[in-house]
Amino acid sequence: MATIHDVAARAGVSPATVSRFLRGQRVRSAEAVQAAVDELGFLPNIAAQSLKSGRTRTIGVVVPDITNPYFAAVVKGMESVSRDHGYRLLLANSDESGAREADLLADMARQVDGIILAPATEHEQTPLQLRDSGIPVVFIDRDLADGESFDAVLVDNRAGGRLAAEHLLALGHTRIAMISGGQESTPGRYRRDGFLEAVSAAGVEIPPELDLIGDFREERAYQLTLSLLSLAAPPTAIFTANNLTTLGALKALHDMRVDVPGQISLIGFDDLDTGPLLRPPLTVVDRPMTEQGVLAMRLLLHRFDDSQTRDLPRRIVMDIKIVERASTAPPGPQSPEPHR
Amino acid sequence: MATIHDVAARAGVSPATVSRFLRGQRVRSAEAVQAAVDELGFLPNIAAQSLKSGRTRTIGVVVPDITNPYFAAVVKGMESVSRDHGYRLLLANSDESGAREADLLADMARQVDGIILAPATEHEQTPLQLRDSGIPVVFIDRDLADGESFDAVLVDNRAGGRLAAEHLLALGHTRIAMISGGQESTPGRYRRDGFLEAVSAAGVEIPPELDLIGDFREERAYQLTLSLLSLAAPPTAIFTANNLTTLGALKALHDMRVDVPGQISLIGFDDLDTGPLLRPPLTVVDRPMTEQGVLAMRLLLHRFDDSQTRDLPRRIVMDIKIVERASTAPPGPQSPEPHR
DNA sequence: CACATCACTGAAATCGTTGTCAGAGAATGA
DNA sequence: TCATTCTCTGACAACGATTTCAGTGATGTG
Repeated sequence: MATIHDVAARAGVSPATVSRFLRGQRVRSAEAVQAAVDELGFLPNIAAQSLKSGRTRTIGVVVPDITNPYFAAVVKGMESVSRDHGYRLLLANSDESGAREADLLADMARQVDGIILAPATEHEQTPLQLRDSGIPVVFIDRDLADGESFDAVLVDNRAGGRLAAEHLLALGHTRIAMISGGQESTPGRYRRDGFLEAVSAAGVEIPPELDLIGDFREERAYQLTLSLLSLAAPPTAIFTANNLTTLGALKALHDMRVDVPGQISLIGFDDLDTGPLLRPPLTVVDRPMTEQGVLAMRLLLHRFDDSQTRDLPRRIVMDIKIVERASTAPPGPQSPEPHR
Repeated sequence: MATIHDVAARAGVSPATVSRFLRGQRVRSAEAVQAAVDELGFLPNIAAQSLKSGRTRTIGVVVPDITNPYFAAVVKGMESVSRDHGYRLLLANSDESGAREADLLADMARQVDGIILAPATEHEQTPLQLRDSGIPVVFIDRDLADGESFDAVLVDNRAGGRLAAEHLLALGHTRIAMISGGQESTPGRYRRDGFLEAVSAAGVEIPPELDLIGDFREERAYQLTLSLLSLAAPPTAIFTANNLTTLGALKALHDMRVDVPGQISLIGFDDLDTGPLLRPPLTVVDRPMTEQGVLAMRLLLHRFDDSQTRDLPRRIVMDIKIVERASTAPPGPQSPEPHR
């Protein structure tokens, strides 16, 4: 509760001198001031500092869901670099809702120096307003439809979708299902686009009943997988658009006692900590996680002090690769029995 | 960038009137003010509000590691409640380091209204100082050695340890290993205490080479499990102290091609999203996660407005239970071959 | 010795908001 | 009609820090 005035009084100097001492300037009464600070346990009032300086040393982070291991890892990466630079993290979940996200951003606008955002949909208006009002915004994982003018750390989702498709095609699958994420987000759309591209390039056709649109969540993927199994002619392979979707699909396959990959192969997008320990060990399209957070935070911090590059957006696209484990195999002789 | 003065000027009233309007008081020029607010896109400067009011409407949350699914779920629960009450979340990871935690708390002290903390060790001083300086602190998951005077949301870790031990004993195991967490934290200590209590109550002895102290992290658990397997007489069952530890142990068992539960049974503490999908599906001691976060946040918010109960600490101890899946079984005839 | 230079200092203004206070009109009652 | 309430108003002073500005005294130079 001690203020800079209390410290000044105790040290017998003016508040201005204490302030100067605290920010490292040379001061005649250094020892006395230091002593007063220690004795009173003085800590500066951040609100007052922010008000005066116009900088909060706080970064706003908005992700769809912190319990998604991908975003947890990303946030961890961000925090490790932000702390080293004296910045704090204000965290919020958008729950994949554009409306909630808009609220969050509006709320953050006046209390953070910059924002890192995984936009819920690719048609958000708020980031544009934010940038217009002078708050740097960096996208992570997801982009706006016309986001090329923003800083961003992304992966080539289209290539990821292609990779998954080519892997399954190479194994000999032709009846392949995909459970996509929401098509209003760039990863949802591009992963599907890449997948469909590669498949049709190979002359394979995906009928509508195998081209399912989910929402990146486990529950919906579970239901959609069930619907796939109830088909007269179920697929011999499934590609799921993210880690949660993969889990939902795998749970449904387990519950229905489908042998993976004997009856159906499964390839997911995004690895899991437990990926190698699952039944079966998962084949996935993998990408850096923590490192994406690190890079996004660096990008943002650059914006703060680097006035040269102020105008050119920096867009980092990270490498993506396939981790082959045991959930994919050539299509087996016995296709799964349809359930009603 | 618009301030309350700009709004006032545009609406032809004084800043005081705008302020009153914004906080819901009746004002003659309501429509004009509202119009000015809309046209200028006015958002209040939080720093100025905090400075004046002394309240930041921000909650500090310090957890050891947000990538631990348990803490991710807890934080999610907290956020859902805090947002409904207009509070924001400042998040930081202590990385299980008491020193780092102290830094974080000192930094937060002047910029949050309250703190929710999973203390890295049970001997922290900082929470006491914080409370003395008037900042409410709620513990989650972990406690201080003498923390009875703090609000807290906990589980009965001792009972959890006992439950695990009794489960293994009932299956007929007598050569049981435990991989504990750090003994400087209450969960680390109590889970082990409960385990040892139950085991010795059954007349079974745990030799030192089976009573291993880890650090709640995956890597260390992996190493300790390997050391267990290299014993002349390896255990027939292992109890691991948290989710990460369980993963480490399971990875080691897989890598060494040990059949679970054929050769060694494994029971963990804390469930995982992927628990049912693992090889084998994990038997675990389970407890509420998101709900603990919800309750902790409610406790903290109570402290803010509920002046009656200001003095009585509220301590919530949540139920804990065993989820039996397939990673535990009676000890088999073939004990694992020792590795060098 | 006079004067310029230097290193440091405190008073005061400021950031944007809220709360206090005295006062201005309008509404009520006698 | 006048007095009394009542509701709403703007001026102004905070909140706690930083920064500018005009010193002040000590040191260096001719």
